[in-house]
Amino acid sequence: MKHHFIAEVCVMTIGQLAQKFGLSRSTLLHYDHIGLLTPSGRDDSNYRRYTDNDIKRLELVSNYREAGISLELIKQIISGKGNSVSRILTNRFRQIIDEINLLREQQHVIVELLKNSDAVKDNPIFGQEQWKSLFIDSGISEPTMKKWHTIFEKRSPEDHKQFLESLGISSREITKIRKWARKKDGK
Amino acid sequence: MKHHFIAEVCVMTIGQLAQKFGLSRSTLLHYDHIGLLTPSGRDDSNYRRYTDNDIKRLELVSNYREAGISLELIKQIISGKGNSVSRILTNRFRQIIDEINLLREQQHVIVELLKNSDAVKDNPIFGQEQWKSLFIDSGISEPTMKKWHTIFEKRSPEDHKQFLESLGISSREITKIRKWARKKDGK
DNA sequence: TTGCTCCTCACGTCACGTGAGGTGGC
DNA sequence: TTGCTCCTCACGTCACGTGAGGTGGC
Repeated sequence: MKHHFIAEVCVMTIGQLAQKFGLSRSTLLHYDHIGLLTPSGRDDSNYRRYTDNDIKRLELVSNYREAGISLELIKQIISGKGNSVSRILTNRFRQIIDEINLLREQQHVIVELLKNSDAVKDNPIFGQEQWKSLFIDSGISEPTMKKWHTIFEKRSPEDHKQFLESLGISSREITKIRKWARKKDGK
Repeated sequence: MKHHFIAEVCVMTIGQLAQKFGLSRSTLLHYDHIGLLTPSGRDDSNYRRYTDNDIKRLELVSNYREAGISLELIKQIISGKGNSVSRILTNRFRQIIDEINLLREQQHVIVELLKNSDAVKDNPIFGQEQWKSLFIDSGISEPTMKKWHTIFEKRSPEDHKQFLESLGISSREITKIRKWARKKDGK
C-alpha cells in the first residue's frame, strides 16, 4: 500500500537559505558561479530552488569555511579528489599558527612604533580609559581583556610593559596591572 | 670657503632598492602607480631614480607595512592628514586581536572536524611523528613547538587534549605531553 | 501602483604577481 | 649576439560586494 501524501521536502529560495546560514545572497550566488554549490533546480520564474541535498552540501561548505579552508580545497574535499581531508585540515592548522605568529610580530612592531612616537605627548587623553572602552566597544568582554593581558604579560613581559607605557598609564598603575596579570597564573 | 666636491648622494634603481628592502620590483612599481612612493626622477633611459629622500620615505612605508597598516592609511600618515598616527596604530592593534581570535576559532573548528572525521582510522600513520615533522618542515623550531603546546594547554586544555587524541597519540603519551606543558609554567 | 524577492551581467576591492612585447648599455 | 635590467600596459588572484537594469507575484 502506497503512501498517498508527498514526502515533505524542504525547498528554499536563495534569500531564505542565506538567512538560515547567516550568509549573504552574493555569497551563495558566488558559490553557484564557481560550481561549488549549484541548486538542484529552478522554478517557473527561474528562481533557484535549493533542495535538502543542497542544504546538506552547504552545511559541509559552511563548516569548512569556518575552518578557513579555501573554496577550491572545499571543492576537492566534497568531490573526494585530491589530498585527504585530515591532511588538508592539519595543513590549515599549521598555516594558522604561521598567521598568528605574523600577527604577533605586527603587534610587536606597533609597540615599537608607539614607543618611538610622541603618542603620549600628542595625545595625553588617550589613556587607560580610552583603551579600555576600545576593547569594550569592539565587543571584547572584561574577562577576555584580562585574559589577554595575562597572555601578553606571559609571552613577552617587556613588550607588555612598553605597550602600557605608550598609552600614558602611570607607572604605579602599570605595576598593578602586571602584578595581577602574573597572579592569575597560580589560580 | 665652499666644499668643491659634490655631496655623495645615493641614487638607486628600482631593482637595487627592492633588494635592499627585501621587496619585489612589482611592489615598488605598485607603490609608484598609487602615488605612495614616486621616485624623484628618471635617468636618460627613463629608468626610475630613487634618491635619499625616497629611500627614507620607503623606510617609513616599510615599517608601517610590517605593522599591517593598509597602503591607504600609510599615505595618510605620511601626508600628515587624517587620523593621528597613534590612533591608527592602536586601531590596528585592536584589529589584530580580533584577527587572532578569529584564527583561534578556526583552530577550534579544525579540532572538532578532526575529532568527527575518521582521521585516525583512515590514516593510522598520521601520528605524532608526522605531526612533529610537519612543524619542523614548516620552519618551526622545537622550542617554539613546545611553547605552542604550553599555550594551547593553558588556553583550552580540553581542546588540546582532543586535538592530541585526534592525531592518534596514545593516552599515555598525551598525559605525558600535557603534564610537561603545564609544568613549564612554574619555571 | 507599491514593495518585495528574484534574475543576470559586469565592474570594484586589496596588494600585489605575472606575462607580453619592447628598449638600452656592456 | 647574448644577457642583464629596465620600461609600459593589461589581465589575474581571492572571496565576495555593489550597483545597473529588468522580471514576477501579491
